[in-house]
Amino acid sequence: MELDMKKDVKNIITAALNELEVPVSFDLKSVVFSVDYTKTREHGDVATNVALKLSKLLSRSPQVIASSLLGVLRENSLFEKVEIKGPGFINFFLSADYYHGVLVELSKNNNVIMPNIGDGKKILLEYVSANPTGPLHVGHGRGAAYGSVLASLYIALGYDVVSEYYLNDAGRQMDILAFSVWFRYVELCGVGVAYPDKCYQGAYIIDIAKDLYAEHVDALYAPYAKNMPSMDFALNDSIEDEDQRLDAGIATCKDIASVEIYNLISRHTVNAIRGGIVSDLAAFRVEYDNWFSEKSLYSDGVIDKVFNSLLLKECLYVKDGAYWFAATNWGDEKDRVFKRSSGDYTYFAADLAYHWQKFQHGYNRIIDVFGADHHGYAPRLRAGLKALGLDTNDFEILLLQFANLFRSGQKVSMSTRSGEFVTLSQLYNEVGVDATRYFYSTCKPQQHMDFDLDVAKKKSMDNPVFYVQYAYARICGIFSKYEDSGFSWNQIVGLENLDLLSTEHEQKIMLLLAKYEEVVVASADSYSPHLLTGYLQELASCFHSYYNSVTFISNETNMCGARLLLLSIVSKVIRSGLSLLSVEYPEKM
RNA sequence: GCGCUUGUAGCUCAACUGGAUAGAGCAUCGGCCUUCUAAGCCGAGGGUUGCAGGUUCAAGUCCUGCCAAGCGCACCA
Repeated sequence: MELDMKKDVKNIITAALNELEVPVSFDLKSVVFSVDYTKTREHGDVATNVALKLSKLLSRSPQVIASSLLGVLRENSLFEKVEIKGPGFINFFLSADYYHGVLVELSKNNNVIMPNIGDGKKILLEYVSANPTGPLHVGHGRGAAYGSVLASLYIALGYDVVSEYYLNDAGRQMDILAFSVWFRYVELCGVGVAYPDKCYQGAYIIDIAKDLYAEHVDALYAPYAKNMPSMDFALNDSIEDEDQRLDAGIATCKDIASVEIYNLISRHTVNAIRGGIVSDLAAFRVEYDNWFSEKSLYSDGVIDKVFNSLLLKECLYVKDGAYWFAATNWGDEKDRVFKRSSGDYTYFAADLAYHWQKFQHGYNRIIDVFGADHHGYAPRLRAGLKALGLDTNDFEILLLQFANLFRSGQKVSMSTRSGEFVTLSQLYNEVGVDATRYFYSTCKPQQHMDFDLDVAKKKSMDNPVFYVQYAYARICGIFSKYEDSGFSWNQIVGLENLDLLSTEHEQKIMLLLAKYEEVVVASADSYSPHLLTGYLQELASCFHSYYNSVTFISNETNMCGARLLLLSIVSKVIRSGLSLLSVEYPEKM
């Protein structure tokens, strides 16, 4: 069964609208109105604005319209009370039977069973996809947490989800990376060098070079050592432009050391960094189904295929010796180079080919999670896909704003090239995986967020994950205490005494439990995991208040049974929510 | 200069996508452990939702114009 209180009420209202006297030409089905949860219990459990929306259309006052609906609505046994309040809202108080039905439903299984909305529809979800030029840093962590939670949500709702990481293992950055490692390696072989500014500065480059040295000693240097007494060529002052100087250095390196050795170093480097990324993500509870190599797009001829296809469709033109894609014809603001005058494809070409390839596998929805720094890239990608004749309606590009890291009130830089960054693994090793994941998830994706390391490390209530986990642990504690007292927990007594649940806390908890499935669905539909964290905090808060207001374990068998049943469901829902976030739910804290 | 995102309590963030009295946590102040976990509870203070207009029964939310922050505007990736 799908628990959706708002939908239930909305259906009843829609049926009730037939009671209104309206002109024949008037189409009641076209009326847009909402059913919302109220902010205070005074306004009932849910309220609708239908009378307000109809007011102008029927030129009748909202009060009059609401009054004419009231009779039918009150007849429905779902409601204990229906009232008109304020400017014309209709407020609904749901009956105890409704809530008891929710509890019965949720008590049926050991875990919360989500409605099967996806029904096996296939989703391809790509996220993080950071360049393999260094370890993941704190900026990537947000994408990792966000994407992996989205994946969990969709899986829980019955979708067939494939998670994918696009590995940019081709192009100039890879050359610079290999060159950097080669430099450090030669350094280990005893050649004094001045390390180029434009090379990757991080200490991890030295570590990779050390691995190489441990494996090969100086075998990757000795063959050409006598031809190259100094590394100064790479700092050749006669070339003014830094990038040109770097490219000249790389070319010289390939020339002197041989392409074979260069490729060996390059392969080793990418493997080492990818391995680090994989294990960092795994420890952060992020797993992928696919690691898609950009290089494979070249070797498999996918880019050539897309190039030819665009050529055939006359979407490309030649200017200054390069092939340009006429992106402006498809909604982008500029035309884009597809194939350089040098004959090399651009990054865009590879990425378009990558996405074209995604569309060949029959996914019902294709989702990309982009960092906000790539937002300008979305229009050209869409343009390219449209030009290729693909339907982009089910292609979603989600933008995730940056997370700024603060330490001691100072913003911490996050440039991979400079080597000055806090890695994701450092972060979760300091703060904890649970707290890090949860903290990322509390913020809506388009919000620029500040992540204060000092605050997070305190493991205080600044990070509400403990608050939610504590609620769970407390409930577990109650049950173990109950068992220790010689009782044996059985939900039948509770199910027979649901009428005894009547306090304000109990009422509010039942309402929250009834909302849970809707919250999960809304989190997935609107790509907003923060709705789930917000919900869990509210539920935990309500439980903690409840906990302080009554004693659960008592000799009043019936009351005790009813309350423990309620708690068992609360803990079931918290466990479900935390596991969707891939956050642990310890039974003791 | 143009585009995207954001601006809400001292700080970090919500506000169910236009609803009724804008909510949490942290920080500050005052209470609550002889009883199931005090990582908790109860209470207090704290707001012209960046500014100015507009749209309507109703605006933090929508439209316009300013102001401020982040990001983007390559034959880089």
